[in-house]
This record gives sequence, C-alpha cells and structure tokens, in this order.
Amino acid sequence: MSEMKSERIPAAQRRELILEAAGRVFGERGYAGTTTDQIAQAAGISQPYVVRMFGSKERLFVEVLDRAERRLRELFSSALVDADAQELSGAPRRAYLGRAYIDLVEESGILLPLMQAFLLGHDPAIGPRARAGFLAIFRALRDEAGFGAEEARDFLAQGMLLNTLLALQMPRHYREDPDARELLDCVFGSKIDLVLDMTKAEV
Amino acid sequence: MSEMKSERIPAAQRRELILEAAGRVFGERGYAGTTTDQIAQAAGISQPYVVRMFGSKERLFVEVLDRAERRLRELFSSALVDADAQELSGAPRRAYLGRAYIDLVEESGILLPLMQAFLLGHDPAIGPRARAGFLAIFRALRDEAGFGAEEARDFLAQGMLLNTLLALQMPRHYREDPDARELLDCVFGSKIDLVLDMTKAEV
DNA sequence: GTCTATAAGTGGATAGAC
DNA sequence: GTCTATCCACTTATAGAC
Repeated sequence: MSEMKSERIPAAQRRELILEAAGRVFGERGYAGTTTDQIAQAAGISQPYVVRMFGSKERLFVEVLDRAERRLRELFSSALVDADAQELSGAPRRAYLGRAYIDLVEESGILLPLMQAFLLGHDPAIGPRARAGFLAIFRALRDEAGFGAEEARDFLAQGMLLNTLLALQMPRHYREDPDARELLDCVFGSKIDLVLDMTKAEV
Repeated sequence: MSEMKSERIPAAQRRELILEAAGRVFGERGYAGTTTDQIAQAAGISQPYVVRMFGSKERLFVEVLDRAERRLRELFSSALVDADAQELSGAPRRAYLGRAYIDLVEESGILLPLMQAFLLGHDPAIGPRARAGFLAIFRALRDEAGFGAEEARDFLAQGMLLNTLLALQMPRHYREDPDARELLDCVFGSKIDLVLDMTKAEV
C-alpha cells in the first residue's frame, strides 16, 4: 500500500527516527524481548540497516537510554525553573514536579525504556549504566530540586509505581476494571485523561 | 567435579526444585532474557527435562508467577494477623506491613519474577495475569489491610521502588557509592543488613 | 525419572549490490 | 544511504534410549 523503499534522508535524521522507534519498541517489549527487525519495521526500514547504523542491538539500546535520560533531566530542569518562577515551595513544589513527570507519559519512548533498563541490573554492559542513571536522578532530586533524601525517595517511589502501571498497560483497562480505575485515578490525578489518550493506539 | 547425573527423585519434589531455580533466574534476567538451559543448570538437570516437566517456557513462567503471588498473599495475611495481635493501627500498622514486605527479599525468587512480569503488559499470555495479580495486591491492601486507596497507592509505590532497587542490583554497590548507600538506607531502614547479606552471592 | 541427540525455527550480524 | 541475500549461533521443543 505504502512505500516499499524508504526515501533517502540524511544519516543524522535517520538516526533520530530509529532512536524514536527503538525507544517505543524497547519500552514496550524490553531489551531481550525486542528484535532488531521489530525496530526496523517500526522505523520503516530494513533490519540490517538498523544494525548497520548503530553497530549492534546493545549499542542502540544504550543510545536510547542516554537519549531518554537526557530528556528527563531536561524536563526536570525546566520544571524547576518554572516552579521557582511561581515561587512554589514545600508540598506544592513537589506536586508540581510530580505533574511534570506525568507529562513525560505523552512522550512515548522515554519513561518505559528507562524502566526496562532498571530491570537489567544483571547485565554487564547495561547494568552499570542503569544504576548510574538511577542515582543521577536521585541526586538531582535531592540536590538540585532541594528535596531531602526521604522526599526524594518518596518521589522516586511514586515514579516507579507510575512506570510500572504504564508497563502493565493498565490504562488500557481503565474502563473495564473498577479497581484499575480507582488506582489509576489515584496515581494520575487530574492528568488521567491525558494518559488515557496517550495509551490507546500502538501496533 | 560434582555429579554428572542428577539423583532420581519424585516428580513433585523435582518440580518444586525447578520452580525455585526458575524464580531466581527469571527474576534476575527477565522472561525473554532467560533460557531454559540457564534454568536447567541452576536446577542441576538437563534442559529438555525442564521443558518436559512444564510443557513450555511460558507455562513454567506462569507457574513461577502463581507461586510467587501465592507466597506474597500468604505473607500479607499472616502479617495482618500479627499486626492485629499487637493491636497496631494507623501508621505503625503500615510500617509493620512494610517491614514484612522487606522480609520477602530474603526469599529470592518471589519479588523479582513478579516485578519482571509487571513489565510484560504487552504479552498476550502473561500481560493479563500480571495485571490481575497487581490489582489483587491492590485490593488486598485496600480491603483486607484496611488501607484507603491512597494509602494502598503509597504502599505499592514504596514496594515498586524496593523492587526496582533490587532489580538494579543496587545493594551490591552499597559500599562503593555514597548515594546508593543513602538511598538504600532510606528505603530499607533497619533491615538493610539483612538485604546486604541476601544479595551477595549468586552465579 | 532423566538423559543424549537433534530437528526446526529465530535473530543478530555481515557482505555486497545499487 | 539503503536494500537483498545469507551465514551462523543460539534456543525451544521433540524423539527416543536408558
């Protein structure tokens, strides 16, 4: 029906397209559960081209992670600037950052590949990076955001619950299951509509 | 060096040995990242015997999940009985159940395979079970434990953070990283020594 | 009850054409 | 810059011996 051959576009741009596709597929199926061919199809190119561009599946995953972590820090930084501009402090400030985190659900291919990486602590190549990334987020919350250790812990905890519910694809069952609905409402608050929209489609 | 042939033991007992081994390996490497041969080696038998006993890798994983969920509910039930016997209520009661959850870290092959399953929401066979299991825990906290929805949410959140730190193998880096130490102390409290002991060895 | 041998399928990676 | 063809290693599962 559509194009059998991809149009010729600059490598840098193609890289970005593959990274986006890979973020979504890795996020949904995990590192080991994803084939380079699934990523290729999601990106609309051939499987060998994916490998050719990044050298290996592992290196591609690491680049996806780096990209996701950069994006997360970027968002936290700008959220902190906003919070300061509004002169928020204490609980309102934390709630503000929490809602900023929820906004990341909209950008698929960020939160879930990170979460998938957190479950790869055993992997010699990915484990150390995953730990470093996680601790970097902890430090950012504790130091840059000025949370204490316990506030940072609680923030991370809510984040891990949110990630887990996304990975479980719980939002897709909001309508049919009253318990799912209560839990999701309770986690996402007024942002629930945004989340429900975001998690409809997909292959 | 050791035995090349496993001794002949009753099937029911062998099943249990395989389930324990599989719980540990699946918990560490995830469903897709685990081979039936790795499980066989962990259980000290041949790869085809693992498959023969459970029919398929997928069915084995589902049995590991069922077993883990049973154990979790069992522990929650008895912790609730204990908490009632001590006439705990409110915050002390929640903290008590939290410590009971941490005790589960000792039983390797329970928390991590559950967590791995939560990241398999996309899987047609495992996803529905994972969602059902997660919601069953939510209901137990909300109804049996008498937490409200928000308390149950916060309890789950701390649990997901704990699971994530275990999956990241963060306890193995307690000594060398001050940030890891602060976070782990903050999450595990006085139970930290138990956790550090438990997460040393492994293959 | 447990193993060895092996079939059949899948997936990451390489070579080379266009 | 992108594809087709293909190799080879690995993995699940089956068959059948002991």
